[in-house]
Amino acid sequence: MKITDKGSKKILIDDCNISLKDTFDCGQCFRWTFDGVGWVGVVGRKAVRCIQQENGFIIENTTLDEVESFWRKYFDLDRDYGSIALDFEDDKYLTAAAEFGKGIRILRQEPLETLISFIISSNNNIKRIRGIINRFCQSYGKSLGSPFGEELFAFPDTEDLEKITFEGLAPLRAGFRQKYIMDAIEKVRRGELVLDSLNDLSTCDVGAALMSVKGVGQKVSDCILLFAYGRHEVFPKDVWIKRVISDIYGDDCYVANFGENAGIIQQYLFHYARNYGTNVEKEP
DNA sequence: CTCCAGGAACTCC
DNA sequence: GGAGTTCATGGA
Repeated sequence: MKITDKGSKKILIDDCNISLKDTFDCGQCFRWTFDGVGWVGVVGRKAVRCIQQENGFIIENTTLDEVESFWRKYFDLDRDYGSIALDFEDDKYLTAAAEFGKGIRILRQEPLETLISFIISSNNNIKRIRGIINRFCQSYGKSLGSPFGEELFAFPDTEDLEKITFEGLAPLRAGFRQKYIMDAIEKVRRGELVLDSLNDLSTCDVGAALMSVKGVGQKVSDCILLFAYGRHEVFPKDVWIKRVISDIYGDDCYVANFGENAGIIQQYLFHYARNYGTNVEKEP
């Protein structure tokens, strides 16, 4: 991997096998959108556009220092994804899923945004999840101007949470999740849940802290552990993965116990099942 | 019209 | 500990 300053606030990440489309479109995040040129996204208060290159990508509206101090970790640039899922050639479905999703990187996302986003994901579809999150950001997040055309908003931070009421969440049209969002906000506000203090805890203890929030059960907790706390060993089981397990693996559900990279494997399977279904045989 | 979506809370037993 | 029901909203 090679990082080069191309000037005009454009940084090139080269010698890096990543597919921006698969990474941003595989269901792990909800705020990156393709504008015809690149993928526009906001993380924290940073609004950038990522443009796919042949063997890497360019990040626009950032600096070399910011790439080193932030984006390197966000995009998990120091992990070798090429060596994952290579030892399962007798598993045709997983081999196909891993080939299809080989450009995916598990993003290290903001804990608060991931918590609220996956509360919203409960019994919901991705298109509608994105809509609810966007309305949340436009209603309560700080404006970041319009560096790429459309006005962009940060995800609400702890300061923004102060002015939110239960009634004020109604325009999000989040349905029964509205009370769960409010419970998360209140716990964070009161200091009952300090999301940035959980990093040194065991995966089990972080999960327990997350599940103290109403609307956060095992699956939502696993997604937050995987996508915000870097716990790549957890294997979230949503309706798609349950379909993969019942249709492909049956009782032989060894995929859920892959060890340190189970979560990455899970994302390959999820992305593949959503695009191709589970109507494929497992054996070669 | 019914069925479904990156589920969880609740109520039974 | 499991099995079944309910929960808002919007698209297919």
